[in-house]
Amino acid sequence: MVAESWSTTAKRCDACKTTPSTVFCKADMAFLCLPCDSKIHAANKLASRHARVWVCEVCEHAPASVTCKADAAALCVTCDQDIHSANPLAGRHERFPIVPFYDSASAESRSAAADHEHEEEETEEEEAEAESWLLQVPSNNTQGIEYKSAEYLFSDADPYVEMDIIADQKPCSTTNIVQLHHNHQEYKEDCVVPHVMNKNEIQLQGQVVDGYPTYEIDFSSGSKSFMYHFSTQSISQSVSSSEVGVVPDHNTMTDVSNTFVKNSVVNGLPNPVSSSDREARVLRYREKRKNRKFEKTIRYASRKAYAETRPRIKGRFAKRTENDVGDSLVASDASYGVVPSF
DNA sequence: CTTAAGAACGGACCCACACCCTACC
DNA sequence: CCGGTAGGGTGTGGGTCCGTTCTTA
Repeated sequence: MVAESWSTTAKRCDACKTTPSTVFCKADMAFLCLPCDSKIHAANKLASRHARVWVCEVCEHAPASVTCKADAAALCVTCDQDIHSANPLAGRHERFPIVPFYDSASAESRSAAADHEHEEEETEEEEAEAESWLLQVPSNNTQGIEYKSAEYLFSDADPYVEMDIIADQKPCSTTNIVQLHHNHQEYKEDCVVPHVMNKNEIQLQGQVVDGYPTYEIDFSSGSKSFMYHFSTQSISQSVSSSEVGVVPDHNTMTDVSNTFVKNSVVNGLPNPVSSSDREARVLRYREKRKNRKFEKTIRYASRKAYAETRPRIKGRFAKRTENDVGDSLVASDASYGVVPSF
């Protein structure tokens, strides 16, 4: 059931309307396939400066916000939360914020990109330019609006931006307010958060730690809170409640994450995501992961070196014998001063 | 078409110990 | 505030176990 919707549910390119989209252009607020992206963003210098990000490889309906190194996957906030909250182990996957690219997507891309490129005929430069200008005008379609909040939340404008999203329990049409605090400036925009927020308070804070931009998303719901912390160097996850190490339940984290981006605004109406949707997302993710190369991240090369030289019994580490101890000293000397390999 | 048995697959777990990180003096 | 020390926690890889999925009869 889920597998059937695998490719057919991928979001169509906003330009050609036929090919599944693979990139999202923030400036145009448009989902594009690789050929259209190449055409449109190579049309003129202005268009070539549009920052683009990959579309989430799981739901294929939202801009990716993080890259999971362990899974080699670009994921949107919603899928990231769903997948990496599935179990404590997944929660420890190292993830990095998506870095927008400005070159042609096909140049950036994964191997599959080339195939699509060959299929596409080169078109007139004027036509592409016209298409580009058309897309620069924010369309009235729901997608454009739908991800407007996501663009704010993950704006690459300034790592020092602090954003507080405060929502009460009233419907979107009343008093939900987004406040952006930046250098004493304050921006307010109505109706960004749908009413399904249910008194959750979301904070996105950016700061620089050790030279790396660092972001924190704080999902607080009543007595429970979920702190999501990541930087461009590394990522850590902490759950500041009694549920440490326990899969967050659907009502707390998943609802918040779904609300966070995907359901930000859909025609001004909430779009609640059921547990079946969450399950489907995870299944789709696992299916795609099968086709990827699993790359294990080694944080400490020295530990790896020791592990490889360590005696084993049926795959398990065993106590060293006296001879092994001697070898260990040699190995220790050899690896002296090894710097952790991040 | 349905069912059951076997095969294949994948993820979790275990082990020892050097190193990292924090608290303390 | 800085340096040294102690102690607990973490990460590392290969084999094995076991549950799930797939294949075949």
